[in-house]
Amino acid sequence: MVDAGPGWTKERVELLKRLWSDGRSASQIAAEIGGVSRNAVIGKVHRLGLAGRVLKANGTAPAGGRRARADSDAAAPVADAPSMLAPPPPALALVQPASSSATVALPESARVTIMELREFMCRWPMGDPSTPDFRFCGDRAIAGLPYCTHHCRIAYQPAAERKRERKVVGFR
DNA sequence: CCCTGATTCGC
DNA sequence: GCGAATCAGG
Repeated sequence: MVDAGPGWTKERVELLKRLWSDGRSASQIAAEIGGVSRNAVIGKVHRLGLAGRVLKANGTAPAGGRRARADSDAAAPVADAPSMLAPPPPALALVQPASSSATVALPESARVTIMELREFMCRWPMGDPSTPDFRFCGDRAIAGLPYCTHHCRIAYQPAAERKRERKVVGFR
């Protein structure tokens, strides 16, 4: 694996198809295939006609891309799509029983206070919100999502997997 | 800040 | 056909 074979061989194309239909992001696929950029993956996906995974029912994204210098572009008004794909509410149980663990020196890691929290930081709550030692994860959040990869896995478990076995979700 | 896919166009 | 550049958006 990890061959640097240039060009889209059948193997690479099939791998691309499999990963794409599997829901992997373009950058992940690019990293996995190796030797190609994220844009290369996206471009290939489009040429293969696999695009439109999350395409709105109507006109594609009016995203300009690299528009012509001064090309007469007829910007067609696009009706905004209804809010679909609502992520399952993580049901944040902020009230965590203090239990007996009064210790918890809060090592550090990358925890931040609400003041230090930025848009790209993981907002996973840690600790008791009613105490001063309450922090957020603060790790780099996935684009467009409120949590880092680790906590996204916990918060957005696939329905099947969640049904099969509920993992113990504890704030630490 | 980081990421996502979509699009265009020079090669 | 390929993919960097660029875009719009989360």
